[in-house]
Amino acid sequence: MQRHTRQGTAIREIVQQSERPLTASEIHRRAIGKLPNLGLATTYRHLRKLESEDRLVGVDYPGQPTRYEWADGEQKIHFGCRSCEKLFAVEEGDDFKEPKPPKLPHGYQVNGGEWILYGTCPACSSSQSSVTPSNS
Amino acid sequence: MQRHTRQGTAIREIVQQSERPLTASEIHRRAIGKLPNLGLATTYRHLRKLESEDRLVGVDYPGQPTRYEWADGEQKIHFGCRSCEKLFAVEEGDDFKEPKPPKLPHGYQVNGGEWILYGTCPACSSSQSSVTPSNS
DNA sequence: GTCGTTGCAAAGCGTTTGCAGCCTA
DNA sequence: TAGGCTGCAAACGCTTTGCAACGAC
Repeated sequence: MQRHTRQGTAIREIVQQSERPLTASEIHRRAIGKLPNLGLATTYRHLRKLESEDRLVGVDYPGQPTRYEWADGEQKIHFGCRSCEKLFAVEEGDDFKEPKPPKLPHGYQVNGGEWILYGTCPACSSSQSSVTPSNS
Repeated sequence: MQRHTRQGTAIREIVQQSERPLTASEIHRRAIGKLPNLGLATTYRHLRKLESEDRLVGVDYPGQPTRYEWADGEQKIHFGCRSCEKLFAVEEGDDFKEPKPPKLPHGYQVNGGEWILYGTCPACSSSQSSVTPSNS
């Protein structure tokens, strides 16, 4: 059975309302604003559950902790900024077309994929010098 | 100054000669065949140095340790098998075309990217039932 | 002989798990 | 009231770092 708790609601809302994918500890830090005693383990437990229900997807930026974003059914391309280290989700329609999966050698059955691009985000490329990595 | 050591040579050769991307501990295990006292930390130090020199690239399969492969200048697409958990590098020309980077919203400067596909590899899809994950 | 490199052990970091108490349904 | 959920602390796996000994040049 599935129970409703304030903790689960808070974590879900934070991910749903976030403007970009967040790490578990970023989510935890934001949730603590509402629920000061919330444990980090509880945050992980909810993220794992939501992910297993396909309501959430984890995005891996190499060398950094997993970021989580709400799964709204739309495939996204992710962009990692090498200056401020933030990860952005770029939605289709903004200004690009999604690639089609390539045809692989015989025997490989594809049922998913992820594309991550690296570079400099608008904020960091406008301010020439690199921005000190910060999370929020 | 850069010194020539047996450890560095062994690690470099193992990655160069591998048929697929390997984790640090797989590389270490293979290297121990030649140099029984080789430390895992030394393996990591060499991998990091080779990566910083762009002679090696790290590939991240979500939820698993980083795999390393030799950077032969050719862009590759990676394929992660969800059954045996191995990671394969598929080279262009085998049977697919590489996608072009999409046009992103104004301000995003792209200088790299990675594409990982998930599914079932030939070995696992021929043997219907899933294969117990094993490393070598 | 110099100083980059090594092996070992310990520390660091993100994530998971064990457990007793709590609280939702 | 039953049993899923919580917070805490300990454990875990991968990776990095401190340090004294080693060995390439």
